[in-house]
Amino acid sequence: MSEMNEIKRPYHHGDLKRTIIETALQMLRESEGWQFTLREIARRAEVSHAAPYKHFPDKSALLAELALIGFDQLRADLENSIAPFPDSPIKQLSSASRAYIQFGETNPSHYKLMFSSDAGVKPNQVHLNERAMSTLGVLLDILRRGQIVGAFKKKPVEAQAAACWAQVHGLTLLSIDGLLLKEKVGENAAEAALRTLLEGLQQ
Amino acid sequence: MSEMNEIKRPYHHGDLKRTIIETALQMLRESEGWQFTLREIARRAEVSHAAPYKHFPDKSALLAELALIGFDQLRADLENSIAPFPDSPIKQLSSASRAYIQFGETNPSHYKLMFSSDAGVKPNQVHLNERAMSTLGVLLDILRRGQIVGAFKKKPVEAQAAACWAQVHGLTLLSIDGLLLKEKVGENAAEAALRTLLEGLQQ
DNA sequence: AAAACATAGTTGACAGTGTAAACATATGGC
DNA sequence: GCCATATGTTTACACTGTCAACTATGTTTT
Repeated sequence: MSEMNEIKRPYHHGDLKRTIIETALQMLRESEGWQFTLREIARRAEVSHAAPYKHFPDKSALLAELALIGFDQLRADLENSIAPFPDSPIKQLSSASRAYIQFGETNPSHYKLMFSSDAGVKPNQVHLNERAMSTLGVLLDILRRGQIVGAFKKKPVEAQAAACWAQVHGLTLLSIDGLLLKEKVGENAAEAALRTLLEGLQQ
Repeated sequence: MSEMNEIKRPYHHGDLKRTIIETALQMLRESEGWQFTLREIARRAEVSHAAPYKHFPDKSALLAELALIGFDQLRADLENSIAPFPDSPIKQLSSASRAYIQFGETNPSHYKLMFSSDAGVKPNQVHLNERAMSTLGVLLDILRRGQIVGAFKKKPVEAQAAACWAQVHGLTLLSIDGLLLKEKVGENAAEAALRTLLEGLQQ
């Protein structure tokens, strides 16, 4: 009688790993930080609380995977943002900066997680950093071509990249933490800050 | 017999609150993040596991207090760093920047905690932000006097402050997370990045 | 000084967590 | 068809934050 109403889920979920990741991403969006529990994820996936351990050795492994996904998304966002301006490194730089900050503001927990080697994420930090570094690649390209075209000062691009990255990283985090208040820092602080940096880069 | 060897600690610890804070600061130094447990703190203080609750309503309250202490220390460091250069805003700015980054590198977990509104710290966020903001005051003073003396461009100081803060905040965190690698970003990336920003500020 | 109260400790309990081990079921290659 | 393997489940453990009930000490009031 009753078993007619019940949808008989098969013993095997079929795509648990993806489901776990998507659920985790969802929970990252829902609340601040990454205090979500593996057991809650399992509950939402309607699976026993230990099932996730067949796909991730421990919670920090899942967090690391989420971080990697974040870096991939961020790089994609950056590349999309610069595509419309193939001939203007300056426009590319400011467009990418805006896209970067927006990514952080749209996915605050995720962004913070990406840079949290502590708070639970320790494994394959090297690998993770490599992927993070590839984000830097987008920036380096812009600066290199900017120097060739004569838009930027001819100084070591790596140093310029560090300056740019630090600037957007800092702005993003300050914004996420609600520290760029109008009263304290003026209207549109991020834009103004980026302009200031740009003036230091341009020749 | 045996009680002769035992030092009879009084029932009341006498200074538990301070001890808790100091132990927590110690544990913040010892390991990454703030996953230390209240119970471990109680153990080290040789006190029962619930005793800390007589001084802090919950763990996040303790974390908030630690964050406040961090901001006080940071501001003190900054003020000390600029004292030797009363007549050179430019020297002040670069000295303060160095001091700021050094604070973060010396106390990585503590620094990250200060900016972690998530991860457990939610209460009196307003109050916390106010204290954070007062750090910004040091920066604003430097920039204001720099403009008067003619060292910096005459633009809204708030925007300049945002640029500077974002820059050092970003550099500090990138450095803490080990992302300012020589191979990727050149020798002494932080110094170079600061110079770049300074060139955008100077007239 | 005695009594009453407030403060700062202790003990014991609870629900919830991450994680491990032992067991169960489905699936794909022989 | 059969078995190894991958993927689930159950059970169990040590530990956590937090609460409630209790107790010792210090302080204030009478």
